[in-house]
Amino acid sequence: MIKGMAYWLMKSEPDVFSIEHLRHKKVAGWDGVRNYQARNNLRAMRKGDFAFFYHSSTKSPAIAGLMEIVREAYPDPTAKDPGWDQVDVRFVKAFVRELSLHEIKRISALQKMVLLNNSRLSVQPVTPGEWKILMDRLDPQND
DNA sequence: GCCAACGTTGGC
DNA sequence: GCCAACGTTGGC
Repeated sequence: MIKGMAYWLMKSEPDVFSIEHLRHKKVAGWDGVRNYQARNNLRAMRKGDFAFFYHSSTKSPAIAGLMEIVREAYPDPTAKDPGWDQVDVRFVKAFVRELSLHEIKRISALQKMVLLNNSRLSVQPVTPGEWKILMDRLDPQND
């Protein structure tokens, strides 16, 4: 892990925009965020940071993929009012086996994850320790 | 589809 | 500045 790098988790309903959509687009603007806390997290992202792509509001919500921040916050063109930003993300991979919310809840070292304690926040930080535990499960060959 | 949790709005 | 009403998110 590179020192100073930050890690994130970003939610999207797969019916609207999924990891497979991102695979095909390769790079996409992460638009539509209309929550101040989520927006502030977007603004804290730096080029080169990594983020999990989380599928929300589905039968089995889960971490589905990995992406990289390739452009830092800039105005969201889909926002009617000023003050809302987006970042650009690049597809890195879709995990062969997703890690479901149900499984995450059963990992004792992850009980403090924002995901488990502020379930409505759509853009959230992941600590380096949490990131490693998750990556070890999601991508055991790599890393 | 339901509803708990949370965020926002607006009257006072 | 409080808080009731309302809207949204997201797990189930």
